[in-house]
This record gives sequence, structure tokens and C-alpha cells, in this order.
Amino acid sequence: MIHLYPTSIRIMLKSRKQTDPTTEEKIIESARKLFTEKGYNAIKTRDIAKEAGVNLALLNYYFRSKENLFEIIMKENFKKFIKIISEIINDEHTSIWQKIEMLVANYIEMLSLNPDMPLFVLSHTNQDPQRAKFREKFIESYFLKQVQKAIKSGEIAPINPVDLMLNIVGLTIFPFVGRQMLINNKGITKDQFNELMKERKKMIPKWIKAMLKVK
Amino acid sequence: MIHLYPTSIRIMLKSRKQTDPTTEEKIIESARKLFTEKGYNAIKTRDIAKEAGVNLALLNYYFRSKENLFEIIMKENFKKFIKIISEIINDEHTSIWQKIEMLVANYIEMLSLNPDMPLFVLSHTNQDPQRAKFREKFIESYFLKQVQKAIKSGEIAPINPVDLMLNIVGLTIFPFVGRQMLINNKGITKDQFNELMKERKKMIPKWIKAMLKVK
DNA sequence: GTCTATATTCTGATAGAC
DNA sequence: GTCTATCAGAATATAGAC
Repeated sequence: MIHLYPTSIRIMLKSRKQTDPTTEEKIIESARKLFTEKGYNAIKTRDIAKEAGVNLALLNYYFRSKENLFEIIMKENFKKFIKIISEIINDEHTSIWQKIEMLVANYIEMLSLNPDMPLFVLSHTNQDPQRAKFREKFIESYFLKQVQKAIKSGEIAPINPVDLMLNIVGLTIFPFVGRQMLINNKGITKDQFNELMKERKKMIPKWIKAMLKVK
Repeated sequence: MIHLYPTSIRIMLKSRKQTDPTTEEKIIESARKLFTEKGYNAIKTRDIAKEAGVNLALLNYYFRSKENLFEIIMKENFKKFIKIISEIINDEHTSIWQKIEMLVANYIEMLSLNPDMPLFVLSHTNQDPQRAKFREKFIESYFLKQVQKAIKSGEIAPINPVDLMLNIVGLTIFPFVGRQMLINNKGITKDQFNELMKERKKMIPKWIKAMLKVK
């Protein structure tokens, strides 16, 4: 077997990745965690430095400003959202129902690992037009063409595309947005919440199918 | 006709209410607007004073601290949420379907006047147990008893009460939470959004009824 | 690249005159 | 009740030594 790097360097590269993230990576990771959990204004640069275990001055050395660092996290999170929908809704080889199943399953899986993300993204979506592509992508998708065809053929009842989008997204993502209302001393546990979402992964597509028969 | 106050005072009281809010009222109103729009940390006491057109020192004169003022707004907003659900779900004289219709209609009407409220409340619901009563009220309601009875009789399919709550609330409130994603230069206008919600007011109860047939 | 020390601005709050 | 002036601490950012 031929290697690009000599053994010593390969081991170094490998172990660095596994056990020793660079300062830059440590900062990014801490920023991602804290910003996503509590938002831009609640988190101070000192919090990020402390969480990362690095000197405060290094944040500005690597990222120049708090806002810069935040933008990186914001874009990262937003991309995770867009990536799932983009990959699914323009596939010409899957049916309407397969797409809905995939959308629901993929979002629930991704958000179970990043439960604070929806509230974070929604809270920080202001005027930035770049961040409002969601609706546009949906409206112009192959999925929507399929739906319109199914409406014409009478397979499903007429529905406003925006309503359809809101229903899929609302049923899937809203529980994560309201998570803090459910999870508390008198409410359900985190494990119970995850179990609940696992069940919803199966049910939401069925519910949507039933809704699409309503005139 | 007998009056509690002489005419001069009644006129004064009346005109004050209509055209000349007190300083205290001006501050509260500005705080409500700004906090609800952008949250606690993003808003500075100076912003509130400026918006209200009063001197900065008066904020502390009337409310002692920023946090105090915020608490007033938070409680006010949270009460608006709780009030609607409380009034509806324990009425023993209305059916399941009437309750769902009323919940949806009342929330959409209230939120159309206060579209930023849901994101505000959800963003600021941390550990405070007082603010997590929502689920509890729902679970212990007469409405839920009616649902359980209907499940036993086979009128509706078995469903987890938390799912039912999430579905009603998600379909109704989520559009307001994601409002900024929909309303922008390339998206829909505020008027179109309100029209959309007016339509959903009719459709959501029908959709939920259809979902409740799904096994 | 990393650290200490510090500049600079922001922000909540108050003292004291009117 | 309202205003001006100002304090004290917080928070972002940078200068300069190592």
C-alpha cells in the first residue's frame, strides 16, 4: 500500500484530528455550541474563549470580530437546513410520498442531534434575503410539480403550496422549537422527547397523507 | 345621568386616555414593542427611552431595572397565550371539534395582532417552571378527557396527547414563528401572510379531523 | 501563535439640581 | 416627576512582548 505521507506524519495528522483540535477548531466548536444554544447577544466573547479553553485575544486573532465568528456559525447552521431539502425535493425518481417521508425522517434525525438549531435559525433570520431561500426552493421544486399534477388528476385535494410546506415543516420542526416548554422538571425528559420524535417520524407522513385528502 | 367625577375631570381622564398616555404607559408600550420584536439582550434601555420619547433616567425611576421592566412584558405576553387555552379547553359544554375550532381561531386572531409574540415567548422560555404550564394544562384538561373517551368509542384513532397538542399548536403557531422566512423582498407580503392565516383558520380544524382518523 | 495589559466603547444605573 | 451629568462595570477589540 502506497501512502501520500510517511508514517510518522500520517500518525500525527490522524491523532491531531482525533485528540487535538487546533485552536481555530476549538474556537469554532465552542462558538457553535454557545451561539446555537443562547443566541448572539446572550453570549460574550469571553464565554466562547473560556469554553474553548483559549486566550480571549485569540478569538480576534483568528476571526477579527465576534460578528465574523457568528456569521460562520450562522451560515453553517443554515446550510444544514437547506442541504436536506435541496437533496430531496428535486429528485425525479421518487414519489410525492417518498419525498415527504424522506423530508420528515431526515429533518428529525438531523435535529435530534442539533435540537437548538431551529430556534436559533428562526430567531436570527432578519432581513437577510440569502436566508429566505427556503420558500423559493420549495415553490420552484420538482416536488411541487408532482403535487400540482396529482391535484389535477384528483389524487389529492387542491392545496396552497405554502400551506403544504408549512404543514410539513410545522409538524416536523415545531416540536424542537417548543422543546423547552415540554422538557422541564414537571414535563417530559430528554429521552422521552427523543422517543416522541422517533414516533412522529412514522406518523407525520401518514397524517400529511390524510390531510391531503381534505377538501 | 349621575357621574362619579365632575365633568371637567371626566373630560381630562378621557382625553388623557385617548391622546396622552402617561410616561409610565409610554415606557411600557415601547418596551413591549421592542422586547417582543428583538428580545431582551438585543434591546438596550436607551432604545426603549428613545422609542418612548422619554428621558433615560425615567426608566429606572419607574421600573428600577431593565430586568424588572422585561418581566412585566414577559408575563403580559405569556398570559395572553395561557388565557386563550385556559378559557377553551375546560368548557364542558363544547365538543372536541368546537374546542379545536375555537383554539385555532382564537390563536390566529390574537397572533395576527401580535405576530412576533410566539418567537419571543419561545426564545425566552428557559428553566422557569412557571412558564412551562402549557403542557400540564393541556394534559389535565376536560378536552383531553373527551378525546380519550372518543378514542375508546372508536370515534377517533388512538393518539398520544402530546402529539395532539403539538399538531394543533404546530399547525397554528408555527407559521408565525417562521414568518420572517416567508415575508421578505422575494417572498410574500404582510397582507398576503394575513390572508394565508385567515384561510388556515378554516382549514386547520379540517386537517386535524382528518389526522385523527389515521391509525 | 499565544499571552498580558490596556484602550475604547457600550450600557445599566444613580446622584443631585430643578 | 423630569432632566443633566456621570459613575462603575461589562464587553469588544487591539498593542506589543514573548
